[in-house]
Amino acid sequence: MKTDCHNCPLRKLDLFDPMSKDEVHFMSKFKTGEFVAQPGTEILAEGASSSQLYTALDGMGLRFKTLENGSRQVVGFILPGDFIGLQSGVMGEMQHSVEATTRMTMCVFNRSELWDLFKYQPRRAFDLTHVAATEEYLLGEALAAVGQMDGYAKISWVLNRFFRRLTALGLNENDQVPLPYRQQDIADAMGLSLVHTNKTLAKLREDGVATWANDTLTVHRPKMLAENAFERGTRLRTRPLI
Amino acid sequence: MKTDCHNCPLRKLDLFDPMSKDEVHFMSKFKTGEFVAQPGTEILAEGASSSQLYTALDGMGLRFKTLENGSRQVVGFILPGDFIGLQSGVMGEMQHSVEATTRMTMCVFNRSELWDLFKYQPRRAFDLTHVAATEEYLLGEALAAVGQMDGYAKISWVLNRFFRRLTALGLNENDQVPLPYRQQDIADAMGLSLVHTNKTLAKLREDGVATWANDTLTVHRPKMLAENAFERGTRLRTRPLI
DNA sequence: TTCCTGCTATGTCACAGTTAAATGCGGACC
DNA sequence: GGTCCGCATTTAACTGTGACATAGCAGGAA
Repeated sequence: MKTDCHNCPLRKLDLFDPMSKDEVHFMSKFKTGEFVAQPGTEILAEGASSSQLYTALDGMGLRFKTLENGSRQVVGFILPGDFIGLQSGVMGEMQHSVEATTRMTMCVFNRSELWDLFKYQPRRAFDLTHVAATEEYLLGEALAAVGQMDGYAKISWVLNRFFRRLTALGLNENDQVPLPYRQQDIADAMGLSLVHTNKTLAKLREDGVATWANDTLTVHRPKMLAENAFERGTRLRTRPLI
Repeated sequence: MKTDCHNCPLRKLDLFDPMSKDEVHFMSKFKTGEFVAQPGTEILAEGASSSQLYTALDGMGLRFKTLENGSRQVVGFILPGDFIGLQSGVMGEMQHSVEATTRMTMCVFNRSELWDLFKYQPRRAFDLTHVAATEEYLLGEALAAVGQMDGYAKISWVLNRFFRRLTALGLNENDQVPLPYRQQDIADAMGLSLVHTNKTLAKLREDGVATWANDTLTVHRPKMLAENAFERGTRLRTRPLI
């Protein structure tokens, strides 16, 4: 049951830049298939080279690095529309692992055809560079949060980030968004211990700012959450969809 | 005193991927000038759009973000060969500020000609995406260090990272490399306080692993420093020069 | 129905790291 | 030569966070 690029549900969202007919046509040829990954599936492995690149169509996942001391740093959360495997595509080797958290459906592209994209579709190549720069920006934001905030601000920051991203994906119903991750995932993203993350989430709940339970994040006070996280403005920037 | 691309001193280094005659020729046309920045100069500002992009030819600088609470997160250290302003070039707006730490000489490119590079030089466009992916990788590494290491490992990690990068740039003389940054810069990169950074540097000196004084980093025990930082392998990957 | 596993929740204590303040030193400027 | 500034260093007091232990709950498997 392949999702036709011409009928891609993500393209309808304001979050993603519009695509020309020519670009859509090229992408429908560039796309070689769909891949459905079950929860826990390792989609890409750190240090490995992959012949496939992906766009997440549905479902959620994680990007993480494993340190030599065994600890895990989550370097990103994959949501619909995210591109997966760029590092393998241009550097030849993934610098982080990717794992499905829920059942995920992904559009599949062959790495061997990436060069054709650069040769024949400079606008798409430019968009790919834009996606890479966006990833860099998101990592910079995360580094700033992890490096300069205390636990309460960190948890506020990550929940606020999820809330905004999931809202922009049209997944917000009455200030509730799906959040199927574990507390350990958030802890490993923010550089906190599991216990401290749990206690901080309890504090946010007790303060009436946000509640995370049963794979659902409910934000009672969006402005307060954003302020706790030292977030300027509310607007997420649009970005290209690959 | 313009540096001719055909005689670029950086191109001689093994750290950078070779360039074809056609690529060098294109770059010498793409380059519009040289810019010399004095220490303290703000080269690019967070939130601003710039009409220029740069490659650092000589000298060192910083990339940083400022949080609403006034704290500063250093998100990168600029060394010769680093590309500056990619986010402005593809996203339209810088997500971090760039400041010169020493006197810096930079090759200047016009952002308006970036599109030509994508249209007429797909190999260079591919290299630019590679550079973006490399920045993403470096930020992921930094996030892992800041998020998962204690103070001693963090300082070891950043000094080891400098030692390797500066050695690859041919700046290592008897296990000594120039390091003209302040302790506050390192503290803001690793998410530590200035006092704790100072104490940790003292501990490394006392352990006979590394000494940083008079803008010079001396690594007495490179393997020990790398082990403290949980760094696998010794080899830095080559990358394209823009 | 029972047992096991994974995840969430809570309490207590120790300490790595922060904050505030003071001192020393070297270089630039008058 | 004296003064001022920026940076490095040190000390003391404090606290946010980690480590450890324990308990509860829900869902899946036997």
